[in-house]
Amino acid sequence: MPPKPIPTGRELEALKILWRRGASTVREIADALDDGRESLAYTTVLSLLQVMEQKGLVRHERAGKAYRYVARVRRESTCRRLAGRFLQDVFDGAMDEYLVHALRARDVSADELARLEAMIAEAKRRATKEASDE
Amino acid sequence: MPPKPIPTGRELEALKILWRRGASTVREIADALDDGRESLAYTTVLSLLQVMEQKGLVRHERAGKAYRYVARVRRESTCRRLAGRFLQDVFDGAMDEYLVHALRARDVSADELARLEAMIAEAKRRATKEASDE
DNA sequence: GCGTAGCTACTGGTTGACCCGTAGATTGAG
DNA sequence: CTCAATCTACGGGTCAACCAGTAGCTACGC
Repeated sequence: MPPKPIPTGRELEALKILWRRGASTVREIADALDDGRESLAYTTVLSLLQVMEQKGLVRHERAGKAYRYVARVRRESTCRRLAGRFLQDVFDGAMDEYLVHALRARDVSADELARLEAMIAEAKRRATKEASDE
Repeated sequence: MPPKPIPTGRELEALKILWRRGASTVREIADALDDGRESLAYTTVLSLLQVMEQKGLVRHERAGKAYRYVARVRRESTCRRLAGRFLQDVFDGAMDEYLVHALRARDVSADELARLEAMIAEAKRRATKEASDE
């Protein structure tokens, strides 16, 4: 398995569906993708999944006469990879740079701000704990 | 002018250079790009800039016998667009989702955490202020 | 003025993402 | 067993990003 597969745009959409629904047939995935607006040909979705399988993003098993596809990468690690890469590419790793732009890119609810705050506090606690570990 | 030009990977690299150095000749940009590791042919960089010009990302003026290219989009707004799009595509707009992954994608210094905290506080203040404005 | 060093314009090639149709395989129904 | 519905395999086509070479233009030095 080559190091770490990074999904493309469409591939990520398919993964989101698998993460949400669990193992699904091509037909189910195609339908779910269509809910996100315009329609894709059935064979298009199949091709997508076959490519994804080759990349190690999904695997499949028989289910009646059709295939059932299963995500092979966890949402956690995949999102982390995507976030890390984006952070590096655009902001050279400067997280505060990112946040200031993201905060202005759209409205943020007070609720969400509270969650962000808690997250920072948590990260802070973790950092000091690690420092005292050595 | 079509709505909003989104730079590709290489285009963003070129823009970063222009934002940092200010107006630059093709040669200067090519040299700066090379500092970031491997070398690109001079004509490749020129092609890149010509495409970028067509997209409205840069413009050029004569400078002796060469062209001098100038960024036509601000760093601020460009980064905001990129951040907003990424947030939408990957996390469906959930900023806390992003942050939790980004925080784990790499180590964060205490200093940086402090800056993040300040930023949240600032956003909070702005939010409450706006609410009391109506 | 003129030659040449250095620049630009243009064209082409490669790759990956994305999309889809046709042909052949498989299975569930009768 | 047979057939038709539904699925998969395979191949192809488009487009954008990226890279680069060749030919022709320009302006600086002499």
